[in-house]
Amino acid sequence: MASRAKATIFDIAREAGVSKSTVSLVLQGSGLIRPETAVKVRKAIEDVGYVYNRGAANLRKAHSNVIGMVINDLTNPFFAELAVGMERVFQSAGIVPFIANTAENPVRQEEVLKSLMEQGVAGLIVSPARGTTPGAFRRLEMAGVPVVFAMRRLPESRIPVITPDNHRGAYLAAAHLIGKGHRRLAFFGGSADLVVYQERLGGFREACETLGIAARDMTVIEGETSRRGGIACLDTALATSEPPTAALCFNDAVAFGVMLALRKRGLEPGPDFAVVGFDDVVEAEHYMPALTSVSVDTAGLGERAAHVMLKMIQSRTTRAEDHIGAVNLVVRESCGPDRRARNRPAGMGDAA
Amino acid sequence: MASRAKATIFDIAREAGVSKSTVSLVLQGSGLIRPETAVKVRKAIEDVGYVYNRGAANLRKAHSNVIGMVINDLTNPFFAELAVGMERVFQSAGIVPFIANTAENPVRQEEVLKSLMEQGVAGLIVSPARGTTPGAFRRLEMAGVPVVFAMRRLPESRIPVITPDNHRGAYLAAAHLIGKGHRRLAFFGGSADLVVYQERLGGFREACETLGIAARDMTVIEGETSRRGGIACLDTALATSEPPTAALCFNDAVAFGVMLALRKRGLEPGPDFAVVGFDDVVEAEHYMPALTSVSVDTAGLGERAAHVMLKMIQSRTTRAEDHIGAVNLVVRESCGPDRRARNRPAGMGDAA
DNA sequence: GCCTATAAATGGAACGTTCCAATAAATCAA
DNA sequence: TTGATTTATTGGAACGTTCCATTTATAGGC
Repeated sequence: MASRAKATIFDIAREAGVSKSTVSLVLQGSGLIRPETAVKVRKAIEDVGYVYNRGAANLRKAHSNVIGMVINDLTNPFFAELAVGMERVFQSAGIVPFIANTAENPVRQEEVLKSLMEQGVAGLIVSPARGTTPGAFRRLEMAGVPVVFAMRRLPESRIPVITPDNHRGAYLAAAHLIGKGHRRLAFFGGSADLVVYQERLGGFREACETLGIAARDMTVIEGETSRRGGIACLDTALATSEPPTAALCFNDAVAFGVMLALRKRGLEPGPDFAVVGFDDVVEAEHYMPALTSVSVDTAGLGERAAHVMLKMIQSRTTRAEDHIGAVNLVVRESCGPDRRARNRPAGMGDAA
Repeated sequence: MASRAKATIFDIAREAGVSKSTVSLVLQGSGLIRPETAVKVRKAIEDVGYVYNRGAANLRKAHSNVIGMVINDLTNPFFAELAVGMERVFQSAGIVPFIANTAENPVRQEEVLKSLMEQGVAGLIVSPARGTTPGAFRRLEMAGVPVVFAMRRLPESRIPVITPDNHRGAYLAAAHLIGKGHRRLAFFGGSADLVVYQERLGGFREACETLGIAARDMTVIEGETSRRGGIACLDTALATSEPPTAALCFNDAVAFGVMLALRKRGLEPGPDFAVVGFDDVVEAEHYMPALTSVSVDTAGLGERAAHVMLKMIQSRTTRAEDHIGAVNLVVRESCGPDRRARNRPAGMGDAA
């Protein structure tokens, strides 16, 4: 039954003995056509193996139903989860979103955005790649395509953002560490060109300052946001004269790396060195020891972003309010018992 | 400069003082137009903020450059890696593939495939969802759209497949276990409705038979292909009267679950119970203990699939040869020392 | 100068839909 | 019956490209 050339509504019309307009109406589920006619047409559609041509339709409709999700790193389970959250709401709205990966590469991102625009997307949810230039989204804005940023924001952009409360999350985590009796704290991983980094580091700093940790007792080491980066951070931190006894990591991947590096040195994550992660990916719970981490409800943020996008499309606007998602610290085993209750010698300077 | 209605080649033509045809030629990089004219046109394109309308173009060209990748579970890092491999080759071919997730749901898969067809994809690389019905790809075949299956195959389909050598991988793993002195072996996780499962189990069985393990010493327990499934498998296996001492797991996620469950019971993965995974995801190396696993070169298979797809599109065929990727067993720590030399202390393990 | 050959630019007809305005058919009020 | 009203159906003109067949401009040969 594989016809040579693809079937069009004209073929269906001929087959069913009606006009192309009638077929079009049936396709759109219009209530104007007589039920028997609709049945006849639908049968013809089935018979000729018709495939709807959305491109042709969009030519007239000027309103496509394609939504793009631009993700900066698909291999990071964190972003995969974000994507899944978004998908859930789009699915229930009958929309199939297309995911494109930029692999944290601004040039690739440019290509991806261009391609999606050419495809005539109705809207875009983007987790911008690191090093995105300020002008990267100008074309989108000019074209009036609604855009939402998820998880990351750009310095001076007016595009709505859905992000967790990074500042507060970092604050909570640092406060937890200090409460456990740690006095020399580190912040591991990430780099200053990310706004997220500044927010998290800001929360860390504020906790240290308000809870009486001197600036010289804070170690901040930038690094890759991966296991490898975590390993490197720990190594350089422990090489200093007065090494920290605890670290807040930029994300869970870094934290896993730190724990790995500790083990390699015969140190036990928790009792010997406390580590806290950020994002609370699913593995955090299953790690040995289980990772204490700042939970950000990734999938929930994804859903939120999708809802905002849907609303923007519906009200044909390009503006929307930012949304800062709640966070909370999930305490597990990677910070060990309270430091003061430990009879380990090694003369650590316990201030109080 | 945000014009109300989107600019078309007519607007550019007016702006540049040429005809629409000339603009079209410039857009396609034709060598027929005078360089100065091309420059003039390109400037106009920039000025009016023009966005190419690929839908309209495809209406005439009948050959889109959209390729879809349909993935059954994006949150599984294994499939994410597969996607990344494919992307690498598409990127260097200058095309942006769109990823769609089916979340292992055949109904969703149907929607996704329909949507991609309507979008006029040039080709599709699919890792079919579990429980896909035989007819699910009939429409695609009728429409003559090239399709390649990656990692999974459908029972009686004639669609080309790119997959690792599951049988051999499982054989190698089981042989390794037997070589370590194990005599009661288990196969954990997966379910019989997946062809992959049958292949892997087949390899396992063959190794056992040729290397002298009796059928009654083989325990086969189906289960979810996740950490949770692994936990369940181990629990039911250890509840039998003569429990196995080693297990080949359907994939790494199951293996992680098994190791977790062992730890919960105070057993040490390796010395107390040997476990081998399948797929060799990146985490396998970083686990404690590091997981012995069958490496399948996921990204490489993705690249392969992409190449095959490109070739199919180019030669406008819907047929291609299957490709069975090489596998190899990466021996790490999760099988412990040889079983026969057992009273050695567990050196590399962590503090119990 | 004229004719031919080549180079550069152009108008028009398609591509497969939607949607408006118009028609045809059926129903109803008088 | 007639006209008005409602219900179903239909033709035609868009939508923004590509590509073929032409036209126009430029150059070359004699």
